[in-house]
Amino acid sequence: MTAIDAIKGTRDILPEEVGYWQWIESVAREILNRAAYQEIRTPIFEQTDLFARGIGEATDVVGKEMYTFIDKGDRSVTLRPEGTAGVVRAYIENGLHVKGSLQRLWYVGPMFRYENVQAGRQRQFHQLGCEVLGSADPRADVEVIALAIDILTTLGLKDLRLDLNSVGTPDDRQQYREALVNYLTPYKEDLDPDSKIRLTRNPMRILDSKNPETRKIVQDAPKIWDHLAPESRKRFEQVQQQLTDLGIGFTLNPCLVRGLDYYTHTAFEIVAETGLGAQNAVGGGGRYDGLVTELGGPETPAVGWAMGLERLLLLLQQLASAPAIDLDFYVVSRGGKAEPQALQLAQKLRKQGFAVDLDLTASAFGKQFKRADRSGAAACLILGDDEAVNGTVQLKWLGSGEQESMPQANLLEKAAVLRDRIQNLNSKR
RNA sequence: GCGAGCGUAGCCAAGUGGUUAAGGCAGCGGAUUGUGGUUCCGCCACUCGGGGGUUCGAAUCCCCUCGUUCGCCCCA
Repeated sequence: MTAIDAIKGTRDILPEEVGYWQWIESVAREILNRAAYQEIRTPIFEQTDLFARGIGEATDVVGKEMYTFIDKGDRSVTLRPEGTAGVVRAYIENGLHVKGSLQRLWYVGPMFRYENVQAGRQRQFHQLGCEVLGSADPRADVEVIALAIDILTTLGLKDLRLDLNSVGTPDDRQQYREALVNYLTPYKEDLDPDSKIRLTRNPMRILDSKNPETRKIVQDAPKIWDHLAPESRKRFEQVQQQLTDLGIGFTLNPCLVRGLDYYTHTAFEIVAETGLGAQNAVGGGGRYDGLVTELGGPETPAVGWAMGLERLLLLLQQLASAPAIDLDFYVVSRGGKAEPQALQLAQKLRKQGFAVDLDLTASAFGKQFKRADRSGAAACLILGDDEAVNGTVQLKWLGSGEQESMPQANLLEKAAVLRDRIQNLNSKR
């Protein structure tokens, strides 16, 4: 039989790595819960139309990156390429807008895009995201950004840059688009091929081109800031002021254009200065006041972001080793009477909150000790048939080699003392 | 979708046309049948991602294919 491999662009998260994931999730959960955000879990696949409408037919995500298939009921379904559309669908469908004037939500889970794989990019990847639905207040934009920064700094990440821009209202953009096209048209022949096409399709995308020639031209292009209506401009200034008041540094980046159609006003991206490859954005988001109506809901201003967890992980792995659970006891046993007792003892200790590994091999004691040693446990519990008959157990501290015999019942009664001693040992490590 | 590099054991690898495919780590067994960390010994690839071809002979050369890595596009 030939072995079957995981699908291209997917990978296993193995036990040695899973500690990072649990760490990221627990930090995010705590910070978001503390800010009164509630977790929401939506389906991993949805009607294809949801994404086509929500994200925009013209975008690459919809146009060429969706995992779409026809199910047995002849429905076109798509594995979600991002989280916001599903959250907004759930918000409308479940009438969350009438349950409270404002919803603060967060989510974490796998997303799917049919793309070619490279550093920090897979076909199944994971995003953590949060959304505030029902507030147009600039403070919502700032709150959301501040929480993203909190999560990242709590995880110990440094050298991150917050890029900030405003893409205004659809009207603002309309005006700006004209100005931009007017500026770029004379340079048409000097633009890279992709940007040439964008000139008619989606001129703002030319702003974030990586092509050096194009960048040079773009440098002197008109800035959207000069085409924002007074209201939009005021809003943008408020966001900047409030970020500053919170001590959050940012870089104004007039070329930051989000890929998805529904964004309005605030757009931001959190970029890793070092440590990632070409795909260096760890998170991005912004305001999307138009999306809820686009998906058939009532007019609802909203703002949110998403972070790519694989990218976060790449950065974390360069900084720190994965947090692991310290093992308290390794139980060694041999003999017909002792082996079942060892299992019982292990279970009793686990119920008292100890982390206990039970050696299942029944091999020579010497071998079991070798494994006990490697397990990193603070202490080893030894049960042979002598102990089994007497109802005793040997407790051996693996660091010092100190060993004592005691009735099994005593061991359980001394739980508090043992816990202190183990904690003491672990803190010295 | 496009471009380039790379696929030898669970991991890291040597080998670049000629008899049995180095070595290290990990694992397993033994020296040590109830006491670990050291040491020593043994075992662990009929086969080099897969398929086809060239050749007396292929891990090694050629073609295709799959995977992987990095990049383009785009995005988290």
